[in-house]
Amino acid sequence: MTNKNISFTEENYIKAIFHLSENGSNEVFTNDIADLLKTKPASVTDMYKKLAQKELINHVKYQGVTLTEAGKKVALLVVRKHRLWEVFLVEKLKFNWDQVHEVAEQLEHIHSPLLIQRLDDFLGFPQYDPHGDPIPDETGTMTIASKKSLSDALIGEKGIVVGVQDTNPIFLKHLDKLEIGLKCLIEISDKVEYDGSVEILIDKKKRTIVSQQVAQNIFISC
Amino acid sequence: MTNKNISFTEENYIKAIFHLSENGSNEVFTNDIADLLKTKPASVTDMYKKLAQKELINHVKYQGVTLTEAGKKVALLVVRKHRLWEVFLVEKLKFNWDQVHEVAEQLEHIHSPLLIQRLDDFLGFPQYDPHGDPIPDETGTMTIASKKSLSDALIGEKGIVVGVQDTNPIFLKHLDKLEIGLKCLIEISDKVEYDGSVEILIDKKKRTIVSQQVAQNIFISC
DNA sequence: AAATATTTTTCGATTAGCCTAAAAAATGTA
DNA sequence: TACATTTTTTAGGCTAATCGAAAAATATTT
Repeated sequence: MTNKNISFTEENYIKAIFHLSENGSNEVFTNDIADLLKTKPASVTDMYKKLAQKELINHVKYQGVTLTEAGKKVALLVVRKHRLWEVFLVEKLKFNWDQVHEVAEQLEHIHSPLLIQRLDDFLGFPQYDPHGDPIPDETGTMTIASKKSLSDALIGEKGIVVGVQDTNPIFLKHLDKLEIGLKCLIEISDKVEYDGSVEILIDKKKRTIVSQQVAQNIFISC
Repeated sequence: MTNKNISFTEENYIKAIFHLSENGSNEVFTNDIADLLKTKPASVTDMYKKLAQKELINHVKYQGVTLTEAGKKVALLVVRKHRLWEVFLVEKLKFNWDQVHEVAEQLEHIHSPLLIQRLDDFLGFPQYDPHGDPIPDETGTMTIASKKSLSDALIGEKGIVVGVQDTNPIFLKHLDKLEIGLKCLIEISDKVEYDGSVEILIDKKKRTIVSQQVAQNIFISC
């Protein structure tokens, strides 16, 4: 029986390791965690001891860490909660997709299996959050849609916007201004070789040009 | 300008003082707070220093504490959040009224003015929570309905159930079994002098007897 | 009024989480 | 291989919140 009492802070470390390891597959290094959590490497090493002792991570000194199966379970539950709350905030409380992250960061730490089960039901068992990221189900399974970056699409291709890579509010507000959102139909009408920018037709109506940086951060179905 | 960064724990102390002082009117004593928060008097005294320094309470050594105006504001916001979440859990997520308290204790500490404003809107600006307790509005104002304990009603009187005094899950589950809930119409058909128990007719359909202890904890409109 | 009991406060100590500075290990380069 | 750089860990200290034990103030009883 592994320890069930996981603190707010411990959950944040587990979640950071999960994301940095691309869903728990690779090992993760101290400085990267410190950067992501805006803390110092020494604090990260301190936390390693606690998490390793609770058997949530494997830690080999000077070699980085990986999540144990128990650790992955914890991470997937936090991700599930975070993304369900994001759906709630956008669908029910009419938040914009650039406003949800900060609040979901708090809501994801509420402990109540009943709450999450009922919330999932209330929202109609959504598969994706407002940024197009998949929501793990109760068993931790995620349905990952096949997608590609807009910058990798060829001239003439069409696709539905299924997600974004960057969830920075500044980027998301920019997309709002361009009237690009989830489920938009996008057709690539031209690509500018010079700077990698892409000319697109949004929902068969609006024609615009997006920079390579923007195109790279938009995912369309394929 | 008073300090705006109030911790989870500080909020709980403020809320406890608020409730023990009957909405901030009386002074409150160390042992009572310790009992309510299941902590020790020494810890309470420690917290006094922090809260007094932040000008949220007035503390006279050995004489108990009272909330300052700033302290009352903090308390009313926490109470507002707690009760709005309770409405959400019962109305939207189909929680029973005995299941909401524990989860609302966590949700009440989420910091986001937008979230609360939108939640209030989403719920249709409710005035009372699922136990009949009034929800403070954004300014901290509560609409208090006139009510009396069922044990104080006379034979032949009728009233709508508008609240409960005790919110202990065991009591609330008992009421569920008796089919007594908010908005039920109750008529007092008889009172037993011997033990203070009350015979009632619920919604003109079900006749039953409740003990004095139960009757005391049910409020009806008057 | 004095003795006793209760309540509250003070005094170290402890734990979680974080920090800086310094040491140790790993990595890169000459 | 040896030197320099980077990364990680250790060591010691800090703050918030907690506690038990002892001291101080208040309240109650005789």
